Amino acid sequence: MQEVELRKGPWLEEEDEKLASAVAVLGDRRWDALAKSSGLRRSGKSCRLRWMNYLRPNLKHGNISAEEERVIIELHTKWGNKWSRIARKLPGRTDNEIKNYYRSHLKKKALSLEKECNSSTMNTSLRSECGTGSPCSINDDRRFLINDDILGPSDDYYSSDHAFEMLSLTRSPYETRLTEWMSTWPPDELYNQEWNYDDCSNSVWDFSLWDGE
DNA sequence: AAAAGTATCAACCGCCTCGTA
DNA sequence: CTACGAGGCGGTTGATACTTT
Repeated sequence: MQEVELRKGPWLEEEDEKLASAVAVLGDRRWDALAKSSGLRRSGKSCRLRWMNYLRPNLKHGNISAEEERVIIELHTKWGNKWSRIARKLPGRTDNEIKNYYRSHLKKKALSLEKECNSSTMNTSLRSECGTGSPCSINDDRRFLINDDILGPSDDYYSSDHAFEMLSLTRSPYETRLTEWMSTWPPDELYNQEWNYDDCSNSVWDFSLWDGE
């Protein structure tokens, strides 16, 4: 049997359509079988990635909001580079998107915060809020992440307004709604609830929040 | 206006885990 | 129990867009 050479690189619109049709019929499992039977000259892995990161329903394309950014920061502080785990807490966002966003936006922000934290001109009270009063020690990906003294106890979303201010973030109307909505949750529920797009109708996530702007 | 530098993000790679035969 | 394949995950790459010089 001659192997069909698999395509790589950016997906064409036509391929997206084929993939979406195949998933509609076969479901989003058994990617290798789906890739073959759909006629796509793509690997199952490639199909899965395209579907998960771009085509599947309820994905929220576009800018990460300040509130989402805040959640990313907090969860990264708590869990490190567990992007898929973090993504499950952000409706409509993918692990890849969060990973990219963190690397391109937040890491930089963190480094500048560290620099500020370690600078000799930094006022004493701010430094004391950073931690023990001594310069930040940042050794790995988790380093930047601002310890719990800034962000508040890691299990408590609602005590993080201070960190939000320190990072110079602002809230959009959506973010305000989301914050208000999240504030109605008991803290445990926030961390225990995971977004599952298969189960949107039963999910605690309220997708109507996204549509208000 | 053009070249160089930087940022962004889609997609790939390779490893790991888990289910199944 | 073991081997194997599929899926999931995090790290990395490379093309393109954007910004700076």
